[in-house]
Amino acid sequence: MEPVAPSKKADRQPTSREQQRLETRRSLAEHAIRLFSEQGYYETTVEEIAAAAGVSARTFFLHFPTKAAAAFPDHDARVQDFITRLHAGAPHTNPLSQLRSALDTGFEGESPSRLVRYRLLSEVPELRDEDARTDRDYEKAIAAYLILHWGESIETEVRANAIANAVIGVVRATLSAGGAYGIDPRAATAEILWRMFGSPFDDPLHSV
Amino acid sequence: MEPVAPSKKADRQPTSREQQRLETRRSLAEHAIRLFSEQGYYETTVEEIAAAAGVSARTFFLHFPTKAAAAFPDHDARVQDFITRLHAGAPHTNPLSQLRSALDTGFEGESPSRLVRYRLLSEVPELRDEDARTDRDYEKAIAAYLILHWGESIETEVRANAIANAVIGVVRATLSAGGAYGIDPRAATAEILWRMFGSPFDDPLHSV
DNA sequence: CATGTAGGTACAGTGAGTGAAGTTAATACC
DNA sequence: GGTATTAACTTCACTCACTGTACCTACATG
Repeated sequence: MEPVAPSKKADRQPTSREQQRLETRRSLAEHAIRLFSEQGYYETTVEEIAAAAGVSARTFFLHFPTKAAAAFPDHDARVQDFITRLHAGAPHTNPLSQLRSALDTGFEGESPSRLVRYRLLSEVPELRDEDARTDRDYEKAIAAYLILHWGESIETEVRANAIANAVIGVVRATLSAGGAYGIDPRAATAEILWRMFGSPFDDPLHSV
Repeated sequence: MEPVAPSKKADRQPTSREQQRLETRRSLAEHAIRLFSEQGYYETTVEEIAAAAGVSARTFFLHFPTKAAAAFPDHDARVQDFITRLHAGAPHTNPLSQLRSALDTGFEGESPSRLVRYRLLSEVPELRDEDARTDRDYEKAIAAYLILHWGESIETEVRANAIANAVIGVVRATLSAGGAYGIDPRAATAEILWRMFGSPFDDPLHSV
């Protein structure tokens, strides 16, 4: 949070325009999530969200491509964080170990507002769809990372995608099924992946 | 396709009304898929599809809940078939072996029109969403089957869901990534699942 | 043959999402 | 400092997916 930290693009502070834009976006997302959980997704119109945030309905769509997207405002940032963690390991770390630790630290970033979203998410198809698109971005990131480490070939591509989908599938399942019983998703995910991929998350596919 | 086969409900032949309804539905789906692939999903309106099938637009929505659903008209039947195959094993068959064989025979049912759908599917988010919902139905079926065999408990529920999601994730990945290279999805899926779950697809999770 | 009902139509409406043109105020440029 | 540019936003007009309601008609059934 250093305010004067030099960025990659330029070493200037955020301009008034940029701040204003971010604030509008933040406000739209906040009111969207609040209204969705207070009165229901289908009972909330975009017009209403925009009015609550003090802007016009047209402006909503300058910030979010769909009504559902406003419920996941930090999606891109989260994916970026994950990718950063994924590539943050020591040079010769086993990629699957690295994947596991990237996933582990990922759970710690769960914000409280995300819990609200889970309840909505289980009820509203549009939000489930939106969340599934999120999952696909993680899958792509994982597959790309594995291919980077294993080299490009048809076989590794198929395998990397398979593993990526399987891992995200396990995470999703432990989050939703386990979440209902208060099970720690981190422990459950780790255990199941451990059993599927061996201990300590070593690399059975690469050795072929 | 035995026309006089007795059904569970009654041993009468399909009435004219039932035939008409099925024919309308079939025609709507056929023209929908054709128009989607000929001129694009977004360039095709429901009105157009209905007109091509010779019915009103309102009627379209008496047969399909959304525009996208018309691209997957046999979804429910396919899931039902899969569930039937899943439960068709000998009483004491290893459930994971049974799951594997149910998946194997599933690939054989791939109709040519489904290949058309794959191309569309990779391009149109709405259709991807619809397909993801399909996947979730398979996941539910698999999880329910595993819980049935392993007994109900919090642990088995979480594990069953995790395995179901992982398996469907692998199938999806081999179908899409592998499909692009003409790889046989059956072989690829089997091999990857073999490596993840052991040979011959035995039951590492249950033995705990 | 009378009557219920399934499948369909017509009509009117809501709400998500888009395109285009205009307003205002911050910013860049000289 | 004054002027041109432009980013954020607004207004308006539009398309289209989807829904509720009332109605019609032909098949079905006692």
